[in-house]
Amino acid sequence: MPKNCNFIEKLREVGLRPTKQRVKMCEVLYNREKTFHFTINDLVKLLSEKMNQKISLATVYNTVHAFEKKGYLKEISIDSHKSYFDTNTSAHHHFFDEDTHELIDCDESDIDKISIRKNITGKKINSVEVLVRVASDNQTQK
Amino acid sequence: MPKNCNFIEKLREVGLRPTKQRVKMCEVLYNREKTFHFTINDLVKLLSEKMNQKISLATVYNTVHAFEKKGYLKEISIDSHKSYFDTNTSAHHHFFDEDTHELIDCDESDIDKISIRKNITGKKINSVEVLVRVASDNQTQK
DNA sequence: ATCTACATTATAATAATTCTAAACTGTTGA
DNA sequence: TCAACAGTTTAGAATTATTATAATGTAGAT
Repeated sequence: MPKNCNFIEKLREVGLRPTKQRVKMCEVLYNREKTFHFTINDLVKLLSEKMNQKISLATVYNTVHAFEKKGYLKEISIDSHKSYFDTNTSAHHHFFDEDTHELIDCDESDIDKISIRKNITGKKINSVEVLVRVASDNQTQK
Repeated sequence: MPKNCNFIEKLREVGLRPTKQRVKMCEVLYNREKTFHFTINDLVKLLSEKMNQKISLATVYNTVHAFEKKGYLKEISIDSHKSYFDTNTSAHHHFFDEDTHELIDCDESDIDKISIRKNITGKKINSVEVLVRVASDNQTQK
């Protein structure tokens, strides 16, 4: 989604009612140069601290999930006890920095296309995701 | 870990005190032909239903994490609100059946080795995991 | 302006996991 | 052998992330 675009229109296009809260959330999520990776907690913090918006936690959850269902956001599974979301909804892979718990997009050119030679019979492949876990080079690992 | 081996010895080798509970859990986890994928919930159910062992939930958590730290188990991140564990601790990839929520090992030969061309500077790669999400071919997805 | 379906909200409920503090048990060494 | 201690287990409370509920609010059509 480009910068400073009309979020009201964008929301309408995918069939979501453009409420104040949703528009505000769009601004936080999509008015940025790079794709944004976040947890619900991050987002609530950003909304309240930087934007001075106190949107109910339930609304943040609802809205994030509504965005996800409509393809505005992608959920990434890394940590078993927190959900990460990504404003880059295209198929791509990630680095996960275990020191900072930060998610970083892989450049498309950094990893070859993964070919699955044998699939489970009767099933179709929904997605193929690579997660590269990294950590500081000079400290004892786990 | 081979079948019917002496779990008491095995536990001692990695520096874990071989308590009744730990030995029992080893039997459930490792006395099987194939590698075993499970959630804490699965394991508690197995212990109580099949083995007639009522081990405290806290102990199951503690023990699973102790095993993980010692390299007896590997944690797999798939679902943001449940932890999966794998008795196969070697580097390997997985299919995740979104219909049944079942984890299935990928054969080593089914996926090429993933080469990461550019890593984050100053970080070392801890692991590279591929997750292939599959679902029934003939039903509406999600 | 009014209506209605969808949204938002505060709060309660649930689920997974971790903490706590007391009781228990392998292991070590006298 | 057995006392002593550190590591374990336990039930239950606490915590954290998330979802449900039910009352109130609001966008968009009429």
